[in-house]
Amino acid sequence: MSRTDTTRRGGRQGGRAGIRDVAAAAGVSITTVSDALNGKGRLPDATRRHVREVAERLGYRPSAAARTLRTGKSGLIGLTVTTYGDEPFTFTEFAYFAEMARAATSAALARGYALVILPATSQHDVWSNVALDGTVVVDPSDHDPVVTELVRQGLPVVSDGRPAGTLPVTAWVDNDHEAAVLDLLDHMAEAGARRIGLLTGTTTDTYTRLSTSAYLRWCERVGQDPVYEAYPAHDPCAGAVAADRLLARPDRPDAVYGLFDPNGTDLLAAARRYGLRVPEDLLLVCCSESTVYAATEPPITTLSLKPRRIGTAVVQLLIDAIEGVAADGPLERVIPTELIVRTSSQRRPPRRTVSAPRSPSSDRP
Amino acid sequence: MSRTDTTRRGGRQGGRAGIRDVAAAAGVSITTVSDALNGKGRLPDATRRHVREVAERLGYRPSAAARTLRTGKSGLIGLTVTTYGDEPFTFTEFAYFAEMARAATSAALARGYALVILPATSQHDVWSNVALDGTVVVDPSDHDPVVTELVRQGLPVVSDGRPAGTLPVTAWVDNDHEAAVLDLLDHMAEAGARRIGLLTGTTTDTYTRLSTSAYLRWCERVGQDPVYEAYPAHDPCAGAVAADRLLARPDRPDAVYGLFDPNGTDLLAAARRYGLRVPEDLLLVCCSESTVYAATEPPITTLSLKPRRIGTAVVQLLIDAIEGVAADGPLERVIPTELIVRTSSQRRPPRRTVSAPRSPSSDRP
DNA sequence: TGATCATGCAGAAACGTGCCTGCCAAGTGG
DNA sequence: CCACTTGGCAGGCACGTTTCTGCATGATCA
Repeated sequence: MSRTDTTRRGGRQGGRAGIRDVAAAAGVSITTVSDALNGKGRLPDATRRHVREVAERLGYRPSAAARTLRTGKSGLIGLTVTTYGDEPFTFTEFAYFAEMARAATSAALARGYALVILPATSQHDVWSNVALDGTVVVDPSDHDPVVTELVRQGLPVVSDGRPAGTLPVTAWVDNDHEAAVLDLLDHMAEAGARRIGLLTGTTTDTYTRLSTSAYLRWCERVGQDPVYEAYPAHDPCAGAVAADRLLARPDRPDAVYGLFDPNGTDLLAAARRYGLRVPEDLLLVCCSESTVYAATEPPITTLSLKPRRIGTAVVQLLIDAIEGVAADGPLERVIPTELIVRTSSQRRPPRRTVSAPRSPSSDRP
Repeated sequence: MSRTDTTRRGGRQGGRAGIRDVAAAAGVSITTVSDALNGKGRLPDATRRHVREVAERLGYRPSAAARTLRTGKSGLIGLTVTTYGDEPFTFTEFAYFAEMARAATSAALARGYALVILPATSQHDVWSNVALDGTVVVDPSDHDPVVTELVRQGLPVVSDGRPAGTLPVTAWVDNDHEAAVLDLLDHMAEAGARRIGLLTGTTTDTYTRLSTSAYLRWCERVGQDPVYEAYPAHDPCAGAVAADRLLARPDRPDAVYGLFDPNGTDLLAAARRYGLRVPEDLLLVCCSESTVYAATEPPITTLSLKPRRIGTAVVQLLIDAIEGVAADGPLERVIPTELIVRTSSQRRPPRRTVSAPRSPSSDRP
């Protein structure tokens, strides 16, 4: 009946049925099939149901590539992670990144998008082989070539971590790292710390930079000499060595804040080697999302950056930008941090609890 | 010169230059541009260079959607994770999954592919909106609807974890969980364990099932009554409760193996509550990829499933299947596990070491 | 009763590539 | 001198959708 010759493919070629096959089987035109399946056009419910039934029977799945080509929307969001070293990107903040990626994936899926993991290296081969609607960039560096390339293509880019310099991102989400560090140092000072040390990184990313400068400013304000060790945070061994070095100094601190996730166990192990009791001789806080610090001996106070809230916020902002939703708020969103106070930062343990040692993660975004 | 009218789009429309614009600017045909950029056809180097230069100048990026539509290859690999509960998929083996995904991403990128994170729920909306060349399925359940749907579409599917029942996967990679558990229990018995307990899960996935049955068989072989507690592994609190319950039993074990990552710290905390010394009163082993167990007090023996090797192997097998490379080996690959023996499973600590407490991860794939 | 309009659907033009076919010129052996 | 190969490139079809346009048909209304 229709002039379109289906004889060429004879129903199906590569094993999959196309929209033409559905149209032929249902006795309608291609347009009607498309409209019926996408809920558009003006069709009576009878036709709509009939077409859907035939499509289901044939196992019809629309070609994502063709749809993307036609509509210009792929439903894919890039998740860019910075690569340290050469081949495998190491997430220094392992638990942080995993939680953040998990929340971002969830939020994207809830709105019909999927996440594609991509490296921050400007490998054109990979980047140009995937059609993206937008990209999430984690902790972009100054003048990131990937970001500038993406915005040049007109793609929205939302970053986790405020962009350094004049990086032209669409929006960003971040914690107030400086306020968090200042607050945390005050907390340790209130608990009796006289000289607070810092375990920091040698990298120049925003998180490390802001946290370190906040520490230095705090030291200046209270009149304490800074006591810190910096190490390449992507090296899993260097952290333990740096922790040991920090406690071996002649001007040994009586309290330490560690910027990275493994610092807590490393500092605890180093303290044991030097016979220091926690928290009696040494107060300990580290920035971590890991739940193991609730069950260590003693439990260690941690600063949570709320990666789940960050991940969802980043994706929401990005999809809003993709779909052209008027951003009903500022394009910068600051997520509050949370200091989870445990025994390691209190000179007098507040209360003996016999409840389950690990608290349920209660920050549902 | 060419009959193709570029006047319609006038160079560029959506901001991006197409292959037509490059052809017009270079004074050649579309075919020549395509051949020059893809290294095909028979073109003199002069033309090839010229076309590439013009393309570079115009900032030309080929449309991934059009290429996918034409070639049928998208360069995208799905990474399917099982979803527990409702919305966010929790990775019980958090570190395991993160490491495995990291290695898989790396291996895929090295061969020009990117990974798309997808949920195991058969949400047709998401799955049909992305063009995949193949899929990695982590720990598929019996008669997984997603897997059967995928193979019905003719897509290669490689699973992490041997498929249960008659699940028709293209290939799979797994550890020999039964051998690992038997080996590990022998190790504890040699260290002096008289009654070994097990902390296991209530889920029916292959890992839990095989490990538990191996434990039961071992108990039968050596004539010990099984002592185990099972809990829903996706609940972060239930593990601590189950660990406590296991050590509160009247037939309290003098050695425990925990199947899941957090079991180590949970068991350690429970042991402290009951005044049990590790390893003098209680031997401890758990399955984990986390490096924190090297720095706990005492360091805890862990069973590593080598997620990095598994992740790379899975991706290699999948891409081989996608590209039609003749599988030069069996389509089942068994990755050996590694028992990292530390203080918690040795009645007599072997040697006092003062080196850095965390060992460098030495399993480069 | 003829003009207007909503309804139900079909035709066909894109979207931007890849690649098959084919034309023209220059060299080449018989 | 001619058939024949070979290099160098252009035309045009196809991939499978979405969607704009438009043609019928019956209903409504002045």
